[in-house]
Order: sequence, then C-alpha cells, then structure tokens
Amino acid sequence: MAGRHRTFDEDTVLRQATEIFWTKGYESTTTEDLLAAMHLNKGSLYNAFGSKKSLFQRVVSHYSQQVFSDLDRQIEASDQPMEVVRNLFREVCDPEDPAQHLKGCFFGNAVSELASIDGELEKQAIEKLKTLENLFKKALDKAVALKQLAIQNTEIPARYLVNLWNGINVTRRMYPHRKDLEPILKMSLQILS
Amino acid sequence: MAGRHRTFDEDTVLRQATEIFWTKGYESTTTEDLLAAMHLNKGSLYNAFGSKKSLFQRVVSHYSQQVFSDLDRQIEASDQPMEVVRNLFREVCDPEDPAQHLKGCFFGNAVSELASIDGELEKQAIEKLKTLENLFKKALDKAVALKQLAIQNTEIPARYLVNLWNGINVTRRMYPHRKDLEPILKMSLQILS
DNA sequence: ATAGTTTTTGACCAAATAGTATAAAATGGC
DNA sequence: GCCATTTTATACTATTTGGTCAAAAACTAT
Repeated sequence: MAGRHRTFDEDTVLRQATEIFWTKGYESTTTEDLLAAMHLNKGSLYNAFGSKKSLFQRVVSHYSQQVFSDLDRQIEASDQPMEVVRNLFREVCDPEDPAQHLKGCFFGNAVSELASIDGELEKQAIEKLKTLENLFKKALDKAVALKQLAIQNTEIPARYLVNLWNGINVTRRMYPHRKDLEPILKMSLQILS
Repeated sequence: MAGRHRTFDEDTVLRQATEIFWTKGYESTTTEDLLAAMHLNKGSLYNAFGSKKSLFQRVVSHYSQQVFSDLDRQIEASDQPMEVVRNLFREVCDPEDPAQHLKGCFFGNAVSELASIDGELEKQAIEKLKTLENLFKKALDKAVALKQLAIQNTEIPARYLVNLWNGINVTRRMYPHRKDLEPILKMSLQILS
C-alpha cells in the first residue's frame, strides 16, 4: 500500500484511550481528553477510528482480548484453576496501584452507565461480562475434573462468581482498603472451598 | 411569609427528578430532561434548587430518606427481620416493573459514575450505601438477638450483604429475568440461614 | 389599596461538544 | 518522480450544555 505510514502504535493509543474511558466513563470523556491521552491530532483520531463511539468499541474489544486471553491461558496452564480465580479476586482487593479501586471494572462501569444511553454499547459490555463468567465456569469445570471441587452444577457457581465480581468492584469504592475487602471476599469464596 | 406561593409540590418534582437521574445518570441528564420531567420552567428550577448539582444532592437525600426509613420501620416491626432482608433481594430479582432491571441501584450507579467526576457527590452516594449496610446489620443483630441466626460477628455479614446488593444490581442488567437471578440469590443467601 | 416579596415565564448567553474541512508537509510504493 | 496516504495544525460548524436575567404575575402584610 502506498502513502505515508501511521506514525503511532495502535496498541499503545488504544491502551491510552482505555485508561481514560475507564476512569471517566464514556459520556464524560471528551474528544479533547482522548486527543491529549493518545497524543494524536483530531484529524488522525477521526481518520483512524471514525468516531468516539467506534473508538470506544475498539477499546472494549481490545481490552477484553488482552485481559481475557491472559486469564484463559492462566486457567489452562494451572493445575489449581480455582487458585487462579482466587488470585484474580485478591488482586481486586489489594491492587498494586491503589488508584485502581476508584476505577472499578471497566465492563461493569460501562453496563451501568450505558444502559439507558446506548443500548448497543451496553450489549457489548454485557457480552464481555459473560465472557468472564464463561472463564469462571471453565475454571470451575477444571477443578471439578481434577476432583478439587465437589459440586454437581457449575453454571450457577459461575454466575455466583460474576455476581461477586460485579459486587466487589462497586464495594471497593466504598472501602478501598484490603483490610475491609478481604473479609468480604473470604466469606464469599468460602462456599466454594 | 410574603410573596407568591410555589405552584408545584416539592415532593412530587423531586420524585420526578429522581426517576430521570436514576435512569440516565447524573451527567447524561440534561437540564432540559429535568424540566420536562418535572414540568417546570428553567427559572423555577434554578430558583428552587440552585443548580443541577444541588438538585441532585436533594434528590439523593430525599430518595434515601424515603427508602431507608421504610426499610428501617419494616425491620423494627418484623419478628423475622431476615425475612425483610430476603424480601428486599427478592424484589430486586423479580420487580413489579421489569424495567427496574435496567436502572440498577441509584446509589451504586452514582458511585460508579461519579468516582472520577465529582468526589463530593460520590461521597454522598457512598454514605447512602453505608446506611444500607447499617440497616442490614440492624436486621442481622435483631435476628441474632431472637436466636434466629447463630453467628458471632455481624459486621462482616452486613458488608457481605451490601456487596451482594451491589453485585446483584449490576448482574440484573446482564440477566434481567427472575429465573436467572434467583439461583444466584439463593446460593448467596444460603450462607446466612 | 399598595408596597414589598417571591415565583413564574421564556428569552437569552457564553462555553463546550462531537465532528468536518482544509491545506501543507511528510512518507513511502511503484 | 509520481501518486496515494497520513500527519499536523488550525479554523470552522452546528448543536447542546448549564446557567442568568428582566419582567410579569401572584401573593402577604400593613
């Protein structure tokens, strides 16, 4: 293909866009915010991504791919799959960067914000939470197969875990400290041990 | 006091404002939305409530007073206080108006949306979720006193219940059907029976 | 009655919004 | 070197935003 090449790295600018959509939400993020975070000019942004909405869709898709394929790999690699799940929740309760508490879950935020604003975007966020649920189910199934867990049905427990995920990502804003979150988590995971 | 009287009922217009702030969120609700919902002119709105932000604060305060004083009364009146709590959650899973599923929890929504937008409003919403937690604790304490529940500590279980509340109010947007939500709820409340 | 006070009405305003347009410079395949 | 494309930078646009204001209307106290 002829013509000048892109000078920015798509992966990088998408991560930068993710960061600001995540912290400020969809509607409250302005194009100026995005331009500043991504170090692009308006022309480049609109040429490359079309609109704020389609950029957001790219961001959702890009971020989910990152985070879920990693989690999937971890579950497949581990011989203690539920430990992977527990570690995920532990990271939520005690993140490396405490500012994460204010951000909550990107998908959960999107679902809450967009429900009555943009049904299409909401649907896509819901889909991602269901992907997470499926990964929980995968871990549960593997634990059952390995006889590390004695439950008959894994569908409800998987939903129980997404629900826990949804909850803790709101509750962490009420109580952004490990000492407050861990007892809740411990009590919640007890039922699966 | 001299001067023209208000022609609108404050309670009524606050309820109307609640409805639209709840469904659309704080930022996405425009003054025009509010004027239409409250059947007021701009001047009246700003004369009576000062600003969009202070109206929102009034709405938060007004709605919380309504809903929490009612719940408090129920807990005090009941000789099976945990049944009051369970009914609250049952209503969430199977509301009279199914459109409620899309709305989630007013305070939880506010916390999620406003965390990085307006710290003051976020704090007020967090405070209300903590009020709910205190009511859960009150019910738990009463159940313990009545020997209907055999637990030592009620603080963690109360937080477990707010966390369940926060979770189910997001999860209900993923699964806006009783048959999906009830098994999650049953599994979650099992630990307290 | 009338003076004083408050509410209502609807026009008005400045700032911000997402997105477009333009034109020149940069870059690369052919 | 020609052509296609992206980048940069700036200007522009149409709409929407939260909020103000002046004047009319409604009411109370004296």
